[in-house]
Amino acid sequence: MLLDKSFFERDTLTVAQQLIGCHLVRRIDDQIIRVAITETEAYKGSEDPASHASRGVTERNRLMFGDAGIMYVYFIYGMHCCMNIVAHRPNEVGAVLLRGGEVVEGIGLIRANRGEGIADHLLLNGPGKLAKALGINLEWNGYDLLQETHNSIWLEYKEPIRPIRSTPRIGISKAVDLPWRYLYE
DNA sequence: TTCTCGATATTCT
DNA sequence: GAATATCGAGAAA
Repeated sequence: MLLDKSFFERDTLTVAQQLIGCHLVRRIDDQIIRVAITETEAYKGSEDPASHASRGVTERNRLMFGDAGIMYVYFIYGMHCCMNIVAHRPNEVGAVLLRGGEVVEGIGLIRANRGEGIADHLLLNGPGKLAKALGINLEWNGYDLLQETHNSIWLEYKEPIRPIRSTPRIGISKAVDLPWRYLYE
């Protein structure tokens, strides 16, 4: 089942949790990469000090203030892209960072994007790695995941296959006590 | 296994 | 000019 707008127009924390287990599918020409999402983080509201949105609208973060279901991709540490999905209640602010996944289909294409000789469990265990494995770069910023023609990337709902837990978020220095990271036990 | 550290560019102060 | 929603290599253990 494809995820629709009502899925993303909910509380950012709820969406982050519900995305665990869902399949992220990428089509390149006639080849398919299918990844099960295993780790997410919520960046909710303009008052979350760890969020890009905490200092108001800027050229980079403006999508977080806009429609839910849009991809928000940003460049970080001079070399990596991170892939988010805008998700929040109407007229609110927030996005979910996709931090990790496991391969369901398309291992060959993933290795081609990530480099040969990488152990399976290291292919998708980080936001920069996930984006690179799927061939996601800054050109994807603003892509509408809800559009009718799901030609190149889309999301399908799946039940989680294991219990989910929450922990503090990774790589931040502010609001480190908020347990807004979700992943499998 | 856990750690430290350098690379690198965009964004914001 | 400083910080950053990271990664991988290499050392220590």
